[in-house]
Amino acid sequence: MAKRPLTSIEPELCCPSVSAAPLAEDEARDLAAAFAALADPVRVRLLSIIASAPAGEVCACDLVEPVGRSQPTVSHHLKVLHQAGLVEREKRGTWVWYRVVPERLRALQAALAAT
Amino acid sequence: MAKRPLTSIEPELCCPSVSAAPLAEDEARDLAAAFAALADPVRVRLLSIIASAPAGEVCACDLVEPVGRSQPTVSHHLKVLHQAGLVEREKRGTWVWYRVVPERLRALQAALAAT
DNA sequence: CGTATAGATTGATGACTGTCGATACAGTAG
DNA sequence: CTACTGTATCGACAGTCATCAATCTATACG
Repeated sequence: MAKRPLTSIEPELCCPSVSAAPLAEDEARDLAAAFAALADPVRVRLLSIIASAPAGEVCACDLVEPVGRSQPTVSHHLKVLHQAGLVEREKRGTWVWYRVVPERLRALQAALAAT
Repeated sequence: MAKRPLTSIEPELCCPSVSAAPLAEDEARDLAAAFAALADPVRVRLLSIIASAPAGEVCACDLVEPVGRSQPTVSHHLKVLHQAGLVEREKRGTWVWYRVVPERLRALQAALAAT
């Protein structure tokens, strides 16, 4: 792995923003993929339910009923959120628990920084 | 139009966040629609080019070549961004100029607020 | 008027996506 | 081991979307 100086020469290295400079093609692709994970109402609600849970995590079994979709559909959406890095899963016994990944949300927030 | 008290009883009335409380179905739908506008690499690049323009606005004629798509395709994507409220258009003579809508970006940023 | 150019719209097409029923795959309980 | 339950995967279907060529509209200029 090549070492990188990480000087202030590249100010937006850590978190690209739409307004700092025109995004490169691959940066735009990555960002679009992340936003695509949020482009479905069911996934937004799932993320919202998980993010607002007092315990910081929610059992998958408690996510089916609130969104009014079948269990396979909810499982599919959770997979999309997970692959986008927005939530992490932990299997404990029979159940699977989901937590949000705050850093990932903050990265997307930073990308939307306006001027 | 019904008058609303706007007391602090409804803390997230102005800008719903995914982590404040589970989002209602229509809130989630609106948010998902906004993010869907950002779910395409071409649109992310277009927004980025417009947002980072020194003059604050960009002629549509200068948006076709950078993203490497046909003129109708670029026009289509600009329409999507416009309908999502992310950019505004102004026709001046033959040309059309696009600007970002910072408040809209900030609203989406707020929605991603983690805890 | 006629011509040229910028931009939007239309129509077609191939690819992707949300949904669900059926099924497979863990774990747990007996 | 068997039965049961929570979760993920599979297969199919319908709806949506990105893309381009062709066309249309509007403005500018002789």
